[in-house]
Amino acid sequence: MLDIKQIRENPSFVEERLQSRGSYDLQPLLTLDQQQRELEAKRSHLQARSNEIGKLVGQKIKAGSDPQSTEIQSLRQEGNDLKNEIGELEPQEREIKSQLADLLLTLPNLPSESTPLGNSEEDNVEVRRWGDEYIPQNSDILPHWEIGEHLGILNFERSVKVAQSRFVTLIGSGAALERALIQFMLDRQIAAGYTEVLPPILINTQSLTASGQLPKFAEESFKCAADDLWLSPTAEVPITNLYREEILAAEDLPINHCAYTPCFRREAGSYGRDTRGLIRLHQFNKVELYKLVHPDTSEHEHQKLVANAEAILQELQLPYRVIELCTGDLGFSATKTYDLEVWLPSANKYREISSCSNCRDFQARRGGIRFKESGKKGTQFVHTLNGSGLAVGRTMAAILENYQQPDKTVRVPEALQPYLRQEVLT
RNA sequence: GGAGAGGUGGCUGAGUGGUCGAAAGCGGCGGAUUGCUAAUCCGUUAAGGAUGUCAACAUCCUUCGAGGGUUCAAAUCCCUCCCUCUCCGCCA
Repeated sequence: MLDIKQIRENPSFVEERLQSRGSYDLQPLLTLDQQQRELEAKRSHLQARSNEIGKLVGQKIKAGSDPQSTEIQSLRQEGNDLKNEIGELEPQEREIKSQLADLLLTLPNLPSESTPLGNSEEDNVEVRRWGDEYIPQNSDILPHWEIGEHLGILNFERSVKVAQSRFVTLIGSGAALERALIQFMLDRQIAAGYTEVLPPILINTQSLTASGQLPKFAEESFKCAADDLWLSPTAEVPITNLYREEILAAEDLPINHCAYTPCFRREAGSYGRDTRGLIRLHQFNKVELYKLVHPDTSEHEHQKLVANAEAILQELQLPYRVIELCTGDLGFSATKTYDLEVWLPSANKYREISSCSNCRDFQARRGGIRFKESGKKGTQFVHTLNGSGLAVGRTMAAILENYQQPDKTVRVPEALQPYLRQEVLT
């Protein structure tokens, strides 16, 4: 959520930054804000007098005045009149406030000053590459779903019976490989200073609103109809909300968490895309990195988080590149985002495997996550950062392709061998 | 699902109609003191919003789970809802 004060005081700046992501008109919001403050001034003035009367009556009665005296009676009358007046203003004010809040919740975050301008993913900027991608000759590399099915470790067809399309069942070494990847990623990130959490993955509406998935993107998440609960689309949601409405001590920052969780996405509107394989499923596993930091350090912590995610790809020896998203391609809550894209030889393409964002105070403001510096007055909002470290299914896809051998076996990356106790998948 | 208890400031926890934004303790901050490694004493310390020639500040409003009601006046009384805890039942 953006700061209404910032919008009020600097509307042209905010609008200009928002225009870089799409089309936004702040005027309705400014009008409502103006009305709201006028109403509030009026109401609180009446309220002050009403409070005064309340005290006065109490004092007089305590001092021995007759409650039935005309003096007291007329004060009571005035109190009643004020109550009626206030009673008329209150609903108006409440209505405007809720309209204001609704509008504010639909505005995305402002892109950072350093985010490249652009309209779509075409305008994203490549920052760096790592590793040597293998350019396939004569389509000799099988796509990961084919090699996976050949090895008997992935099954899509039967998963349709159990659930729907876009689900997978991992079998034998496939299941073991998934677990090995999760354990490997967690071990590395814990060593890098992140504290593991294993949060609930059924999430209430308030939590999804705080992290920015709601109200705008309701159709992206699965909802449990009988309850106010949704299936978590990413661990970013529960982790953010672990600290909702809290005032943290500045000394406790930064808070670094990693989490393995299953993630659930409806993938509405992507019906034709990535229909095969592990790339776009309704349910997938992810190890998430998450930081709550002091605003002064968020830029630096963002770079560290990206490096922590990259370290996994490097240790797995998977070629990748780092892309900085342009303003038009930025997610709703993000102010600056780096995507890590892993090389998928069968597709002859890089595919997103991690997305690392700095949300600054956007989520913190929605969720009321503040911190206090001891000795200083007041509180500030923390900055929140998140990134995948990594998407596990896509990592498996990358391994099945990049480590594929001509005899249709797949080598196990060295870093995983201690976890799998297997050198080759056959 | 049945029965009961409860939701108060950073934390613990008092407070059943008026000067209560709220005792006390802990913690934090500032200071004093003491040679015994930390203790003692004093002071101070909620958040959000509006307004003011808003930086330090001042004034006002809101907030004791949420919403409504009674009253001149509600943390306190009434109603509805939500949540937490304990016991029983069921169950991984």
